[in-house]
Amino acid sequence: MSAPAPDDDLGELIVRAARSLRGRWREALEPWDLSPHQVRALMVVARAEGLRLSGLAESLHIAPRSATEVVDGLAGRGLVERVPDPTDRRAVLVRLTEEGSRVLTEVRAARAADAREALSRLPADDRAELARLLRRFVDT
Amino acid sequence: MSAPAPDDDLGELIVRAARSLRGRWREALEPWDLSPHQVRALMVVARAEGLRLSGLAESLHIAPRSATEVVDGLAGRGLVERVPDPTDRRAVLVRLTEEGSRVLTEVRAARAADAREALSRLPADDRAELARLLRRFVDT
DNA sequence: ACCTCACCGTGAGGTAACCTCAGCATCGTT
DNA sequence: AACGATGCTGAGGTTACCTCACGGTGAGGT
Repeated sequence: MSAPAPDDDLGELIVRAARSLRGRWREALEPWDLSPHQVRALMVVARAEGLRLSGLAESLHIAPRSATEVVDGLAGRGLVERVPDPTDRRAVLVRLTEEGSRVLTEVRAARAADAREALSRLPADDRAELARLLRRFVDT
Repeated sequence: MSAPAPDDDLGELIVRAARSLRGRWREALEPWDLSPHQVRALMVVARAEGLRLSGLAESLHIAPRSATEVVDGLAGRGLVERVPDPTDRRAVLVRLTEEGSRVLTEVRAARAADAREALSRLPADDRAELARLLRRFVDT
């Protein structure tokens, strides 16, 4: 209730920093009317052209059924399209449309600019050190 | 589309580290059948004994109406109780019950132990450095 | 004393993003 | 040919939010 344990604090700090970034990101995304999760989905689809719904579900850590809905949402906006898998008639592949590809590029740029602005409070060498430490933590 | 900008990466790293911690925390919380958000609410109530519902809503960044539901959930488990505000008959104060206080203590201990374990991959001086950098970022 | 305006918590009803379960078409293997 | 396994989706449920409207109360005129 009084003296905060340092390690206790570190976990809290990480979560708080992330929350701040997420909030900013959500705002930066408003012009496109996309949720962070939808953008994540777009990025997954972009990275692996010709992805199955089940693969998308796995990448997003959601149930296969829920991937159907995510794709419905993105397809409704014309950002992705379903194409039949030529190797398996049960399966459906998800692909970025031209529009989706364009939007994703814009969003990526906006996101990078926003992160750069948010993190510019720290001097460059502090940023580098922070990245080094976090990478060591995450990559284990 | 090829070389990832380092700053771009840093934002991503922070979010990923937080996600990892949140996941662990959620698991560590299972024995009590409480969501992270509920624990956050308990902590807010504990910090300010005799908090109004509207105050809780503000602290949790949710609509006042939603605070009613959060309190309903916690009160249903016997962790908090509603008492009339002696200074304003419109208002209702939320207080920890004895049980709530006990559970919160346990959860805090579990959370600290878990964070300690998760972060033990990093040597102590790296942790200190990380905390220093993050604090500088967050406290701005 | 009364009126008005602001504020408190909550009932009613809605939404978004998940989930499980069942069903149908298809695949791979026996 | 027959079988269980796999891939997607319809149906329906849960959770955690939201807005809107309402009745009770407090505070400041007049």
